[in-house]
Amino acid sequence: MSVNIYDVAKKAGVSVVTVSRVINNYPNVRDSNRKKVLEAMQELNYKPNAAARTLARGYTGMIGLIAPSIEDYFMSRVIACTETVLKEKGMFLVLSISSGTGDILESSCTKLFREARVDGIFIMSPVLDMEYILALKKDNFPFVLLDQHQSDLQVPSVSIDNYHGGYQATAELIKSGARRVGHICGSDCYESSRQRLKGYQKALEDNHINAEDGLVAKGDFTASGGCKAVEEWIRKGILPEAIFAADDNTAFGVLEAARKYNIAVPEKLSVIGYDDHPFTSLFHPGISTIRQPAEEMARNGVELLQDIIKGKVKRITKTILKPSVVLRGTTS
Amino acid sequence: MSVNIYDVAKKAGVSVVTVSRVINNYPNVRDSNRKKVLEAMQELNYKPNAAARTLARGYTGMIGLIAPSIEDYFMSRVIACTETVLKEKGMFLVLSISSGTGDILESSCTKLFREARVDGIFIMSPVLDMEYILALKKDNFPFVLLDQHQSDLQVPSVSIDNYHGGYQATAELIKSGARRVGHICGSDCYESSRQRLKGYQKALEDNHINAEDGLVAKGDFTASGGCKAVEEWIRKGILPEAIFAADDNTAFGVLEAARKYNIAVPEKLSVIGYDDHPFTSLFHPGISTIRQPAEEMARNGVELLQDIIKGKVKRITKTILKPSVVLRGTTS
DNA sequence: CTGAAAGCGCTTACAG
DNA sequence: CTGAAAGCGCTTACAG
Repeated sequence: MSVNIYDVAKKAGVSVVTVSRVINNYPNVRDSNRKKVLEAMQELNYKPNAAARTLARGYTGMIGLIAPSIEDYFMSRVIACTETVLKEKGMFLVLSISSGTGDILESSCTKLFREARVDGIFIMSPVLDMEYILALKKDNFPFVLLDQHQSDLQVPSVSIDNYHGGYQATAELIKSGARRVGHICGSDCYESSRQRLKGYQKALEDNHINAEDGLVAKGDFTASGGCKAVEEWIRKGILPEAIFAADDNTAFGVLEAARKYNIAVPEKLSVIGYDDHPFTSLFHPGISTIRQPAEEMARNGVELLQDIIKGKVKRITKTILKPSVVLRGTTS
Repeated sequence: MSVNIYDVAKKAGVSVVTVSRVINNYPNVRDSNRKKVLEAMQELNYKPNAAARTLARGYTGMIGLIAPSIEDYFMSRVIACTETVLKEKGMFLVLSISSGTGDILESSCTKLFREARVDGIFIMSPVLDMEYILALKKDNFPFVLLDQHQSDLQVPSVSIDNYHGGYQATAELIKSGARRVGHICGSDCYESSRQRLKGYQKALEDNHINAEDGLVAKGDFTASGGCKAVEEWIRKGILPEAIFAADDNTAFGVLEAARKYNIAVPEKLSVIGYDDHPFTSLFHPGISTIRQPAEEMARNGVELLQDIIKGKVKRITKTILKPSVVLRGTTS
């Protein structure tokens, strides 16, 4: 194969132990020897073999991340941030894309951690199968749930308060005068979708608005989903005065439908989305939305996972970050 | 640590060699022994350790992919497809996000391949530094350029014909009657941007249209870039009759600007984008665009890289796939 | 069909 | 400050 630690040792005239010490930056090496080793490494273009180190040390320096998709704006931001933070710490990201359905999630995770390919994993894919999480926990394998949490299970997670976000979004619509406020949900396999819906409902309740039949529509985090929901409302003659869309894609669909049917926004229809997608600020009118602290979630997640890996976690933590409202033109 | 091959061997009453044979599905194992081993593995919940296998076999089963961003629709599609194909083959994807600037690209690659963390890498980040590629080549490390190629260097690549795409997009605008056709470029660090521009220029030429001063605007693959370019043209009073936007984000910005300034599309302004982003079909009018075969590129790329890794590549191949035109409402 | 032995390339006590 | 030895968990000829 290529050059190994013995080649370096020979060239430098020291033992491999000394070379190893230099590689790992240990202080207890005579300066002259360190210099010789460094030179030998340089000349031979030597790099320590990761597999050998992994085998000897017991950890890989790689972290797995299981996400349902990377084509979603928010997901990709979180993944990109996670990668950045890991890179800062000299670690690598192994990406596995997998829906959250039991089997698929499990097979992804399994190979990743059972074969000890990574030191820990982030799970962004919706966990539908509690047993699986329990198995991970039982096996004592380091993991952190990202963008979701389990309120009934003692598992570590970092997520963003979707209940609060849904509440704020809805409250904003109500504040601008709407009483008939609709909600187009996200895919309901996600906890975030369910929480946003709950926040919406609570905001109505707190403002003494009775939930009107039919004003909660199914959606799927796509523009076409948002568009269809609006057309359905129009067809039924129950289009609300304001719509809280589960994400910006959905909001985008709502606005396109509004254009198609010549419904003035925000005069006749207020809209608020979720995610603060770059498009939202460019649209006319600009789309009001809820911004999620993706970077913060990623950074917190990495810190937490690292602590768990190092075994220095006193007790399970569930961090829940706050989203913020970004007001633009679609809410008057 | 956890259970290893010796534990299994002991439990099954055979040697580790036999266990190894069973793990690797070799045929030369007595059925009764295979059964015993399988049972022991099951009971002990044994999984072979990836680092040990890597060290012994000399390959990792992991592939690196270096991309400039995962927040771009096309890039994320390619990455997702690559991951899918790799997973089908039992391999893992190590993702590194890095701009293509020499140093950063190099440090990403270096760690990934020098430390033998992966068996090969895909490079999607624009290669600006030829020397680096040459070094990779010299070191005989398996790699494939994705979504770019080097015409003057003998390096393997799989890309999509951006020259052709740019040509087709422009020809389509001309066919619909426009003579004054503008182009808003993509970020010029990408070869794709440069090729699309060239295709645009060639299409003008073939249709005997003189390139008018100022009708090629800088862009950056963002909606706001597209919007700004249009506003600039309007301010100068030279808004073209048709615009080839370097991607759908840019086209989106163009259309928003058109709305803002009340310019009828496609009556007064035809627009064509690039990528076939999901939004394009929803927009009113639907955005005409160029669709790129991302899946095919990913699949071809993986096949090629695998062949290179296995050493069964006779000679360097540069595959160039064809994009296709998707006509919707923004080109009359 | 089966197994003893060597080897993959490091790190980690341990002794000096 | 330095190094001999053992060990991390597999696979691969080789011999039987």
